[in-house]
Amino acid sequence: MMPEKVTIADVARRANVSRQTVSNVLNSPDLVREETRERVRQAVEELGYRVNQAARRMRTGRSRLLAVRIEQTQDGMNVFDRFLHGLTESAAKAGYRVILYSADDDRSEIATFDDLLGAYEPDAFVLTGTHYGDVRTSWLAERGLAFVTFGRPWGMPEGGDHPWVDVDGAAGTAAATRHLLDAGHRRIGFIGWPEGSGVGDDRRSGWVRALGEDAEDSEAGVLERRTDGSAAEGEAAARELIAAGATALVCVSDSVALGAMQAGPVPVIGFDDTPVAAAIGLTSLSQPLSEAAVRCVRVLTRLLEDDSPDKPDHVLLRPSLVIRRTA
Amino acid sequence: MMPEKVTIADVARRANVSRQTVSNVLNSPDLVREETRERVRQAVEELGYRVNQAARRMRTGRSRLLAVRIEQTQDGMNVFDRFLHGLTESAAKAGYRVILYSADDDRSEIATFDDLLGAYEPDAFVLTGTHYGDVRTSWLAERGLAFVTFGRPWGMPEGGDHPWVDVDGAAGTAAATRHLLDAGHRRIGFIGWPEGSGVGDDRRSGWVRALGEDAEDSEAGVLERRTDGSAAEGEAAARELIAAGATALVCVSDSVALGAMQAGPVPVIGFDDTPVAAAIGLTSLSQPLSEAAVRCVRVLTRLLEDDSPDKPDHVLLRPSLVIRRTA
DNA sequence: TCTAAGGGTTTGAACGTTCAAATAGCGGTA
DNA sequence: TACCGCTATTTGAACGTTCAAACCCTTAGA
Repeated sequence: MMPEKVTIADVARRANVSRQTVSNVLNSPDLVREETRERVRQAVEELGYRVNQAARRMRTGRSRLLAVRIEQTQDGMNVFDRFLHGLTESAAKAGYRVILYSADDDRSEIATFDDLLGAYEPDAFVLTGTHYGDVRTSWLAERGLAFVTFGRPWGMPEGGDHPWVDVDGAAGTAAATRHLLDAGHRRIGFIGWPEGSGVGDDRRSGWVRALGEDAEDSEAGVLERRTDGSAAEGEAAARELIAAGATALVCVSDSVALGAMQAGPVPVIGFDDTPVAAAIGLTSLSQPLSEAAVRCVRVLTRLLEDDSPDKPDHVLLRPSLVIRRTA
Repeated sequence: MMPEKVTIADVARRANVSRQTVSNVLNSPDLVREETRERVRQAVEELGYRVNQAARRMRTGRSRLLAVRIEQTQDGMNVFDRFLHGLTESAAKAGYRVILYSADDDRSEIATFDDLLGAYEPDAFVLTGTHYGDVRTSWLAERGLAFVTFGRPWGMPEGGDHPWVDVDGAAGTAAATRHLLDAGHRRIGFIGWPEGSGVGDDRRSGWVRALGEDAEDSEAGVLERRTDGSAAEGEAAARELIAAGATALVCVSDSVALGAMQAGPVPVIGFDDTPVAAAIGLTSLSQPLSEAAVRCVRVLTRLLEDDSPDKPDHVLLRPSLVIRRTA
């Protein structure tokens, strides 16, 4: 049986009304008399009618598509695919679909924005991996396009204010550090990323803050190493810190933490709760990714469907500590 | 600066030709005289024209979208996200975009097919995770819809023949087994999945085959355990096999292999080369996922653009052994 | 000279939807 | 009776593209 195309005209004929009335039942039900509405609904049901998004888009300029960049996985220890899964699901619930694109850097991503807008007119973009001097957000904002970032706008000047959803990295590392303090540790090291990474600096700040709470140890600054994020550098950094007297380590990522674990039997806490952490029993901070995805969609629907708010939405979620073997 | 909409009519005006000629330059360049073609191309360039896919789709019924289901990640030790990344890239090269959906089981996936076809009319579907009695493929085939599966049609009856791309699991485990034989092992165990999983049985068969090549050991069948795929059962199975005299283990997945590693210091080889394997130094079989993605797209473009072949394409790729610490 | 053929280009219509404006029906008021 | 105002519904047009058919021009053959 070939898939028969059911159009709004077919439904109209069946329900003995005009095309427009059917359209109204679907889009502005309150314009239609109760009885008619029911009749139309039944016809829709019986014929299995589904709105043709291409035709709708032609008329309204709305595609019901959200464009998302699929991230390059280097070591696979990232968090993006779980976020994407959540996004697909919550978008679907709100009547949107996710369309993917890939790009190597900001510039080529912007070129892709242009491409996509010409060809598919996504209603909004979801950006991940925000960073200092992010030109993507300004490009979109200048053109008045709808978007939300999963990640704060790090170091944005005045006016660079846009909707975002993020996870409070500092709260996470602070919780991790307190967990170690509670276990009696007093010399807790931190292995981070190079300065200038918004996410990395944020995570570091939680460790600093938590140590500050504890009066006994204020020489914190020295028990710290920066790495490129690889397990190899993580291990080297961990050895140095242990030699310097650290009895426990908080790490900026699971990848680094994995390296640190090789340095010796000190408690280690990672960040992101990747599958690797689960597999090797690494205590880690878990980002509420489904929740983040839900919030991203909510921010966007508010932007697209309700009258746009005068202040952009900002959502900051807290990660949770998943305690395993290593701490 | 607001994004100006450039239509085919704008280009036509600029190049002093009709709409249709512009359309021909884009779609059937050989119909247009060299000189005119060049003039049109320049106008396209200058105005930054991009075809409006919604309008095109209205007329032709072609959306240039490929629909893919985003897989539920249980333990995150899967292979799908890398495949998806490759698919997004090679689809883009061929002028297609990937649209995502999610579904909990075959039935709800079929309902989603219907939904998507009504609303977005994807030109084709890419299915993953084929299995015995897969009703999705027959649903699509009955309706004459274009699709390719990443995974063979396990145990399909006559007529159930469709295009597919897959990785030769048996060749992989055979290579792994030979690698262990070459290292001098004679009692090589296999930890698998329950019987009836197409993929699992295939991977097992490679181990059987490779052992058969070696005349010395034909009591192979006993050095074998089936598990639910968890690391916990993997560890238990490994202990039993080691107790039974196995000196090396081939595993159906990295997850199981991870468990097996905990059972003792015998060589272990996993399957899929997940980030976890890389992180813990597990020797594993790597699927050529980008290549698989490229081939999926190629199969589909042939199906959609060239006159459809009378025989469906079948592509079987070989995994490669990534040797690390554990074997 | 007339007709045929064919390459290159243009014209009108159509895809399925929704916007904007028009129309019908009906009760109430002047 | 005539008119107004309101609600419920219908009609025509338009979104941007491509298909199908028509048209124009040149060249070739009868």
